Amino acid sequence: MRLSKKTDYALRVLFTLVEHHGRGPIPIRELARRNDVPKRFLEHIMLEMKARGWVDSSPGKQGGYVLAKEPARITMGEVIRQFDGVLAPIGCVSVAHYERCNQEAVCRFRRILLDARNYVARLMDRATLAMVFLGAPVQTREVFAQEFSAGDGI
Amino acid sequence: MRLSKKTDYALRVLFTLVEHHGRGPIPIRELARRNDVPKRFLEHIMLEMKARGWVDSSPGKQGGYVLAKEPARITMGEVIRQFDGVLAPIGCVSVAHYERCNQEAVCRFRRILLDARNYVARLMDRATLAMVFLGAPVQTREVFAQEFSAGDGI
DNA sequence: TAATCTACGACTAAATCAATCGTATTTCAT
DNA sequence: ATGAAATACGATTGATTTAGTCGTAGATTA
Ligand code: SF4
Ligand code: SF4
Repeated sequence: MRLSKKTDYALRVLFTLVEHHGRGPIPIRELARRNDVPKRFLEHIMLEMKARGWVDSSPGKQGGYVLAKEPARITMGEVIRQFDGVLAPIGCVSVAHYERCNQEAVCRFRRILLDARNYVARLMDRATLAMVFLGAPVQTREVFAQEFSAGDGI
Repeated sequence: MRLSKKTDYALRVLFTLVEHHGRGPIPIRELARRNDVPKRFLEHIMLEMKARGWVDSSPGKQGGYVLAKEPARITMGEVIRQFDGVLAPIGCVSVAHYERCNQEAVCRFRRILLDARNYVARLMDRATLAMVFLGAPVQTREVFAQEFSAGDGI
């Protein structure tokens, strides 16, 4: 789950938009400056986010981008999957992009990778922009332990 | 923490060597066949593992590779770091390869990535080949919760 | 002494990443 | 009206990484 620059940039900008939520559009120029993102690169990122319905745009003077969904209804998991494609450390433990491996039956360490993927996926899928913005705890590990033993094992 | 093929291949082979520990060398040809790894590619991987002191080799007939350390003294974390370089999802939360980001002071989501890196790093650094081979539980989440609150926070 | 191994550097093809550029189009303040 | 300011979007690129292959040299032993 190595984060690409694109994902990092997208998240930076999203949180800027969350902070400014309800107070009108911000132009790319400003988003790029405040988050230290190359402006021309950011254009593509914003286009992709618009296509996903996370942001909306208005052209012309006074134009720019606004958040199009409630911050509580966008998760970091969605953002990472959008830009990096896959969240799991390897195809054989991915849910969204599962790839069969013919060693699965005899593989000794797949369960460890699955554990990692489960923790990270749960964390990211629970991390809504709203909660993360507020600094709220996203996942208590006790809750995770309980759910885990309830079974999504190997 | 996307696993490269190289790392995956290395782990497959290591567990084969663990299984065969103490019963003489296995030639690359056999390691490659049993684990479905391209043989010529595996040569480089074995060289690197030999340099790290994880395996030892003997040439000639009856030659091949053996494990050079106790399975309890090699962790998956070491293997991943060796071949993928870094375990953390992004430079700003890496311990072994920290990269400063000038947004750190204002970044809203770094703490989430740090949480992910902490869980995965602990998991992998505890996952010795011996324990993983035996199927033993590597990290109870309760223990993790306790340690976490003891503080390696943001 | 020949068969069977490892050792190791050189090379490559393809994919991915991180952008940059040119240009078209829309909007609105004046 | 008009022009400044904004988004829209495809084309292109340069660097890096990935996932290998190939040729050959050298060691070991049945
Ligand atoms: S070897 Fe194990 S971990 Fe690697 S891809 Fe196959 S099943 Fe998954
Ligand atoms: S923006 Fe936040 S998460 Fe991304 S690199 Fe900077 S500090 Fe780390």
